[in-house]
Amino acid sequence: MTQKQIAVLAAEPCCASVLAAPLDEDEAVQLAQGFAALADPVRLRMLSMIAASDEVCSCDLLEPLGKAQPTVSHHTKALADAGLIVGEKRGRWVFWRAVPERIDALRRSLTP
Amino acid sequence: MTQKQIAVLAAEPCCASVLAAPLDEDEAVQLAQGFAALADPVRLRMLSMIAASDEVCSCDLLEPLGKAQPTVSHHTKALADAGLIVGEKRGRWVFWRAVPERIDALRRSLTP
DNA sequence: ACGAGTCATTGACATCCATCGATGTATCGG
DNA sequence: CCGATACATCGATGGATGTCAATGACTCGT
Repeated sequence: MTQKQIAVLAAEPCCASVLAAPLDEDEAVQLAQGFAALADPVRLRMLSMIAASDEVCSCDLLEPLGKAQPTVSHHTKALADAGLIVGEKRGRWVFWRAVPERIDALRRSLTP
Repeated sequence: MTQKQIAVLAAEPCCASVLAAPLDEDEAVQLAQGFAALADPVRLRMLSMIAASDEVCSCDLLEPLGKAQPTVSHHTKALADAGLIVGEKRGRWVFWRAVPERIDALRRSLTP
């Protein structure tokens, strides 16, 4: 996990809620970055595939998504920067795993 | 509620889930549009203020957000197009209310 | 050491988007 | 009516973003 990702997680420890109290500026920026990562159909399908399996290799995302390799790499980076997935390089491959805690933090922010 | 908003709701009746099954293209596009509406700090703070009260007038959003009137109008339209808020015009004012069902649909799409 | 496979980065391009001034539309009070 | 208020729309502008070809970096068989 990159320093950037750790910073994001640390800045949003647990419980910023959109629906409960008036959100302050910083909380809004943090949450908006998280939702921005979900605001693309390609990334949503990516996250969907990764979360459905334990581990998914980047090479297994190309064909189902129908996108070029740099595009897939760009989107995995976006999801990783948002802390929603983490990648582990083993040999030639990078295996991606979902980060349920981070996904759950966004989900809880929409909880009444 | 506009025809466009009704169409969105109808196209996503209840249970598209990001984490359960591999998302198909159409579901991904619908969900991405919803999350895109949340992917802006100004709109998140807007939704936060509107959800915290029963009704909020557009004029009461200008000063707390520190944005010009056309900008606020632009964002309320974005949230309304996404079905997250609905507006009712009474006299000179437009009163906005949150749409919990629509917000909840997005929240549930992130539920394991 | 060489070639093939996997992924990241760069650069370029088109598109989308947030923002705001100017203007238009509607409503109310006087 | 007329001026003021609330909101929407238009047009312009600067910045962010999705996409991919080309290239680079790294790993593994042979």
